[in-house]
Amino acid sequence: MIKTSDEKYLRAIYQISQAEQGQKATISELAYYLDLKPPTVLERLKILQAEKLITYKKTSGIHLTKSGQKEAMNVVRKHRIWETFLHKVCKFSWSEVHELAEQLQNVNSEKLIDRLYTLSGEPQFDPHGDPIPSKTGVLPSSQRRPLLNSVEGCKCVVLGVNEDSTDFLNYLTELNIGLNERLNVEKLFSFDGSVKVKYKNSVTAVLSSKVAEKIMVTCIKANCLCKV
Amino acid sequence: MIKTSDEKYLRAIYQISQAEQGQKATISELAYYLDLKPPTVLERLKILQAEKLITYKKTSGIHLTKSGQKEAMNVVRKHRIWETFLHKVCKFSWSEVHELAEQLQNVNSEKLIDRLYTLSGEPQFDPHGDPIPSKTGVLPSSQRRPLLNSVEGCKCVVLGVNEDSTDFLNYLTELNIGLNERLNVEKLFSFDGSVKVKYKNSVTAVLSSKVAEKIMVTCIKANCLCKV
DNA sequence: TGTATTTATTAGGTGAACCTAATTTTAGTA
DNA sequence: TACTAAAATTAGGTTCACCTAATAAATACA
Ligand SMILES: [Mn+2]
Ligand SMILES: [Mn+2]
Ligand SMILES: [Mn+2]
Ligand SMILES: [Mn+2]
Repeated sequence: MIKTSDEKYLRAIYQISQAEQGQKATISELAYYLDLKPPTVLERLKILQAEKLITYKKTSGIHLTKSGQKEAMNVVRKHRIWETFLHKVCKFSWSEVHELAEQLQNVNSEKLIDRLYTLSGEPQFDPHGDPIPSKTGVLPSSQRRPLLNSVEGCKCVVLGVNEDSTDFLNYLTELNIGLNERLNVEKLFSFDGSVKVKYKNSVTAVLSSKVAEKIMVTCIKANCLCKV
Repeated sequence: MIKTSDEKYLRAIYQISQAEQGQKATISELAYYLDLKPPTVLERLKILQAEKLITYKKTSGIHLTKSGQKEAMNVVRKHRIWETFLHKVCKFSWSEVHELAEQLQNVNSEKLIDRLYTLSGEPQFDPHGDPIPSKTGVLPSSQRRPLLNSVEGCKCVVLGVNEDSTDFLNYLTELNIGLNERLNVEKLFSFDGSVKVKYKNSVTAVLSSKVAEKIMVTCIKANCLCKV
């Protein structure tokens, strides 16, 4: 039986592996992500390994096994469905849902998750644009890239964000940028990578590269020259 | 700051004190209720006492302080609102909601509770007929007594149950007895206290005293002779 | 290639929440 | 009242999830 706190680790490992496509997840990253110290994490990894949920070698890093992957997708599913429910049904803002979902995601009832999903209208993406896995762990796919990779003149639409911290999301909300917002990339400042965008017809904002990196978009025009 | 597990204790103490009006709550009862051993409970009571949430002396038993009472009512509120939400909005049966609510009640967000309550239609009573405290800890009152105290010929209506175990509730569901069911008390068997009732026009059932004791009703006719 | 820095690992705790077994206190009853 | 049964308490664990400090290994880079 998977414990609540196994789930925290598995989701964290999944998120980290996702974030840095292909590269290996390390103990210190995991410790940082979970707000724990490396020895604590190492200790726990040994247990997860004994439970055959992950493999770990200092050389190759941390990897989810088949069953670890399955469990991870399940927690991700729960987390994203809670976020969706909180946003769509309970009318919480997209910056409030993550923290609450962290508390709620470890409740154990598949039936409950199913009902919440139905009540939310069964969307494919959560309030941050992240894909909601199916029960079998399959993710709906969507073509997306960081706003940072745009070329000048590109017209794109916001599909999601790569971070769900309250601060970051509140910042975007302040700027009036949300999911499905159309952005015109007016100028790229190569010296610091910041990006000037225009949206809602007349509003403009200069976004730092740190921010532009975390806003995921897709080009509207075909044959756009942006890097994918 | 009140911890999750403080809340478990406070709710348990509240429930026990309620159940046995006036009588003192003891360590062994609490241990039994929480499925713990007496030394564990004693140890914890000392902490709760240091936090000024309860008073405890072996002579006078366990009592909630003012602030303990306040916290207890708050957990009770959370628990009952979750039960109500699960039943009314998520369509869980009254026998399923208690266990789930136990997991959910320790999520910390007053705002969430408020929204759930709104979504549920702000009823005064939960799916077991238990009163939902207001934010200030005030309980809506209702006149009720155990079915067991009926006199023969009494017509009464079910307002609630005194136990929320799955088994008990499933048993009632099996008999087709739910909240607001009208019961005609046809016969009392004094040798074992069981009660024969007729309802839904033609259905009859003989309920053991143990069951009749836990079904809370109110008489329909004025001047009924039933004990209150 | 050698040294400095970062990362991982080991060793040895702590505190919380539980437990059992033994003892003492209290309460119920012959 | 004296004895017995039940309840409370004390003493002394165990396990779990965390920690710090010290050491070893890996990596970066001059
Ligand atoms: Mn999230
Ligand atoms: Mn999300
Ligand atoms: Mn309940
Ligand atoms: Mn209830």
